[in-house]
Amino acid sequence: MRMNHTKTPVVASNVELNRSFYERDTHIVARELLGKELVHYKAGNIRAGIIVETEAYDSHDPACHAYRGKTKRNYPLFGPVGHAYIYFIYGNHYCLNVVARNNHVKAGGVLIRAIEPTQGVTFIEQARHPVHGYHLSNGPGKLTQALGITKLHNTIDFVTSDELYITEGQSIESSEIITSARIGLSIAQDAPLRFFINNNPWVSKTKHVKS
DNA sequence: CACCCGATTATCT
DNA sequence: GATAATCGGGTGT
Repeated sequence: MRMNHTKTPVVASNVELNRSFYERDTHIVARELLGKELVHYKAGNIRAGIIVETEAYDSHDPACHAYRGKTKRNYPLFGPVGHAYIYFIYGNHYCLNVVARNNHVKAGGVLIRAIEPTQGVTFIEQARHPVHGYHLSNGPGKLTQALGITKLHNTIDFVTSDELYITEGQSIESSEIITSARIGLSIAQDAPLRFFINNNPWVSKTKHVKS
C-alpha cells in the first residue's frame, strides 16, 4: 500500500489515519507524516498544525531511546503502533513521538519536530507568549508547548483518541520533501533520517543540513 | 548570522 | 553523578 504522490490538488482532509499507516518501516512513516495534521482537542478548544518536519528512530539505531532495551521512560516505543511516546528533556521540554515500526523491529517511533499552525492560533499564541510567527512551533519542544501536550498524554492512542489525533491533512509531493541528518545527536549523526518540507518557514533552524 | 552557554530535572548508569 | 532527540538569550562579526 502506498500514499498518492502524483500531482494531487492540495485539499485538506480531516479523515483520521488508521492503524496500518503506522505499521511500516519507521523511516517511511516519518516521511509520510509530512503534510498530516496533528490535532489536540481540549475543553472545547482545538489547536492543530500541519506536520512539516520529522525524524525516524528505531531500536537497531544507537541514537534511539529504545536501543538499549525497555526502560521506565521508553516503554511506549515497544508498545502498539499509533500511540504517543512523550519524554521530558533538558529539565524543560516535552517531545512528542508517534510509535511506528514494521513487524521486524522491537521498537520505534517518529519524532515530530515542527508543525505549521492551522487551528486555534489564538490559543497557541497564549501558550507560547510572547512569541509569534514561525517561532511558535518550529521545534519539538516548542510545538508541544504550543498545542498543550505534556507527559499526561504519554501512551495515548492517536487512532482512537478524541483528544489527540492525526488526520490526512494535505498531500505533499515527493519533490518537496528533503532528507537530511538528524538534529542534536551525539551519536549516529550521519544517518539520513530527518525529513522536512522544502522551503517551509516552520521547519526548525539548523546549521548544517546534508541532503 | 554564527557560535556559545546556562537553565532545570527525570531517567539511567 | 552524568546525561539529554532543547530553547532562548547573549556576544561578536
